[in-house]
Amino acid sequence: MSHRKGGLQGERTCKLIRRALIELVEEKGFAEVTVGEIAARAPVNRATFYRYYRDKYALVEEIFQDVVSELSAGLGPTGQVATRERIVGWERLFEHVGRHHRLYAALLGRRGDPWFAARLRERCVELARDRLRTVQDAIPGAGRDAESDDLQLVLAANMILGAITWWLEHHRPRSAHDMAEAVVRFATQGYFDALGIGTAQPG
Amino acid sequence: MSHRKGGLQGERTCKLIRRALIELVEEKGFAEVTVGEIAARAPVNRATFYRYYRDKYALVEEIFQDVVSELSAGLGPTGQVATRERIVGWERLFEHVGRHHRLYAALLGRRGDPWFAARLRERCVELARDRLRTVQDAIPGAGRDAESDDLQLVLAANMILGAITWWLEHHRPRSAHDMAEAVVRFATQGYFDALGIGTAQPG
Amino acid sequence: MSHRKGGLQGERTCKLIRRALIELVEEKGFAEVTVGEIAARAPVNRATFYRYYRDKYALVEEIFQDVVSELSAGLGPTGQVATRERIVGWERLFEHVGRHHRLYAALLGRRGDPWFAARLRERCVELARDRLRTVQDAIPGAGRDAESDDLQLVLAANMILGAITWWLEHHRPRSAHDMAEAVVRFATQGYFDALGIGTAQPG
Amino acid sequence: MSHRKGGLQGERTCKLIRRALIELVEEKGFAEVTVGEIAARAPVNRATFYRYYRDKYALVEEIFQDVVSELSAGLGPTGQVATRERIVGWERLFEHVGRHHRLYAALLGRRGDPWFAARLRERCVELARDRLRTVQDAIPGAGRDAESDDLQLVLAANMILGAITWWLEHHRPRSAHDMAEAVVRFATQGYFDALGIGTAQPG
DNA sequence: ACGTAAGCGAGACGGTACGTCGCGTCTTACC
DNA sequence: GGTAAGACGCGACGTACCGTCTCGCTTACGT
Repeated sequence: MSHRKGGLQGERTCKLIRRALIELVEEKGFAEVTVGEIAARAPVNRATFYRYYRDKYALVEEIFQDVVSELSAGLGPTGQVATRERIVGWERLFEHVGRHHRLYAALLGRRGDPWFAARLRERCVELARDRLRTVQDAIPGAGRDAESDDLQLVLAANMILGAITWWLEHHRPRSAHDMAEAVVRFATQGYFDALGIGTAQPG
Repeated sequence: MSHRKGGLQGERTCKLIRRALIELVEEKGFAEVTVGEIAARAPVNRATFYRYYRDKYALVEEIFQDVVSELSAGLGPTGQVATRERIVGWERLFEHVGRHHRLYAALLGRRGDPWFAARLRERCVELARDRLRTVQDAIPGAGRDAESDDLQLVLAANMILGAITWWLEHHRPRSAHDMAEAVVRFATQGYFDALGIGTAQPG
Repeated sequence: MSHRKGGLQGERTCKLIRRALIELVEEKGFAEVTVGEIAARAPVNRATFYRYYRDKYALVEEIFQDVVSELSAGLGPTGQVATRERIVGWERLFEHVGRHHRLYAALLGRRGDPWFAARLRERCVELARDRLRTVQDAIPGAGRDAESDDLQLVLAANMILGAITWWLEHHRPRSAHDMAEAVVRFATQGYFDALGIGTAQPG
Repeated sequence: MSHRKGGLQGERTCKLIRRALIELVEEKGFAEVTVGEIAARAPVNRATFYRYYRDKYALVEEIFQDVVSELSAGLGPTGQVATRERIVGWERLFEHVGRHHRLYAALLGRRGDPWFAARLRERCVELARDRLRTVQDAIPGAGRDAESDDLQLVLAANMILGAITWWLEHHRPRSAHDMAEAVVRFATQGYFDALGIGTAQPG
């Protein structure tokens, strides 16, 4: 992504390679894809692949970075007014995922790469942390417990990842807006209230 | 898992192999472990490994099954009284994970196997579904929406998995009881209340 | 064939094993036969095979010895009157081979074992040497050149082996008597006379 | 033998491999030679061996083809004048074998490959058939019996093979010319005359 | 515009791991 | 004592990818 911008040809080759990877990951899962297959699909010589990427992980990393950049850009600045009702941020997230649904499905599914999921999770935690900080800064008196905060952020991030995964595995049966709502409901009211059995109690 | 119970020696060999895998997974992650290494570590001939397991996945599958069986047994019958305060079930879960923390850490970490995480997640969903059903059955009038329920269960399961992962990655800085409390708090009060900023609002 | 004569059972087992080998050699050639297959075909446990034979070579060796013993017995004492016309000895050889044609075909064919062919060739040379010595002893004045004799014996033995092989590979299109005649003709008159082109000359 | 002529390196590698095989076959016999050993001796990676040859048989086949080509070329056109005295053809054969004596000894000996011997025998039969045909064509009146001819050719070929084998196993105690003479004597005068005991008679 | 450096295909190569097969030895239990 | 059952170490097999490398061709860039 750096040394190769010089030539048009290199640009083209990288695009071919990336497209090939995505196709193949969709077809058989990241783990099963080999460099040889990517090259054959591109179609490009196997040695050419290695000219641009150290291995298939470097390639997926690049794709991931691009996608995350797009996501970050799409979410806009974090320090916005945040209200319980404003689920716009999450809605945008789901829209973004929906736009790249084949890629996300391939990479997050059970044939996906754990490493990719971890990266995405981290990214979600970061995003959530930014937003939380904004909120916390607005409440001067709030005590902070970094570790505790961290745990809750991780829980939230995992929940959101779970929502995305579920959504993709079920072929997006609901709108991005509905998903965002569901997530927010879970986050604000808790699980049982979200299920409408507020009087019940967990075992 | 079945055909080998005959011989005592076979039993012993399997144990050696399983121990070897766990050690190696802890050291370098599942993906990096090689059948040859497992055999060398056991110590057992590589061919002997193949006498009992088709590949390293079959081996980890067996280990997983055993662990899950132990977990299920440990959780006891599901149809128990469930109160918002009763977090015993989840506490037991964390205790179980803590008991096998090296294995879980190895298999759930980012060097772990996605497939293992998926299996465990499914298992959590099933457990949660059982419990939910018990609760719902106790509330005759409650309307049910299978899909919606499913989503919420998946969210909860992901949250719990996230808690476990976080706990293990940070070398279990809190007690199983505390973790269970944190999880339950998140599930019952939602994310913001759990953070003690009930008045704040998600972006 | 020595330590096992004790039990009837052992006798029986050896017979089964030998029969199995012969069948298999006929079906797929000696080289392709494995101990496991022999055992399975017998049917006998593989370990039992090893109780009696060190490997498949030891087994075929035993079979070979038996066959050669029968052959030697069939040929009778060597010091008989020998005339150019008396081809009875060679006829008996072909009859013997014909009687065991499946075994010989299996072991001498191109899927046979080189080692077996070599053994048989040696045996032929020995037989021929015996006969030659008898003849030579009857001619007191004949000069001897051991090396030269040896070469001619080997040539003769190879020729005979070739005749046997040809006969078997073509499914014995002629009688043993005809074969013996052909061999003797070649041996006594030479190749060109045998072909009826005595005036022609080799290139 | 065809697809690799492109690269110079490939050429070189094949040469190394072939040399290695020949060395090893001389040392321990074809059957005992392992692909791994060939590779180690070349020296070349085992995988590289498989790049060029399916297995050790394919390799020896190629070597054999080359040697036979050289032999055929060396023998020159077949339709030459052939006299009883002209043993030049056979002399050339022995010279050729002598030139490659280590290879032939390795492949024809009792540790050699039966398949190789069979191939060589066939080749000899073909060569002999060509020559015979030339001779027969020169004698219009000669009756022909294809089967009978075939048998005699096979006998001659086996005899020659036997001569070659004997020669090699005894480390070529005589000149190629002497060997050719011995063979021709056997072929033209028959076994007993060749032994100088024309009055004696076979049993 | 055109020579030159790049991008690229082709493919050889060493290397690691795979999963399979067959060997010959051994122990255990049965009859 | 002979046998079945089968575990075990061993070593070779042929295959699949890996990441590196060299070699020419061609092509599109820079001056």
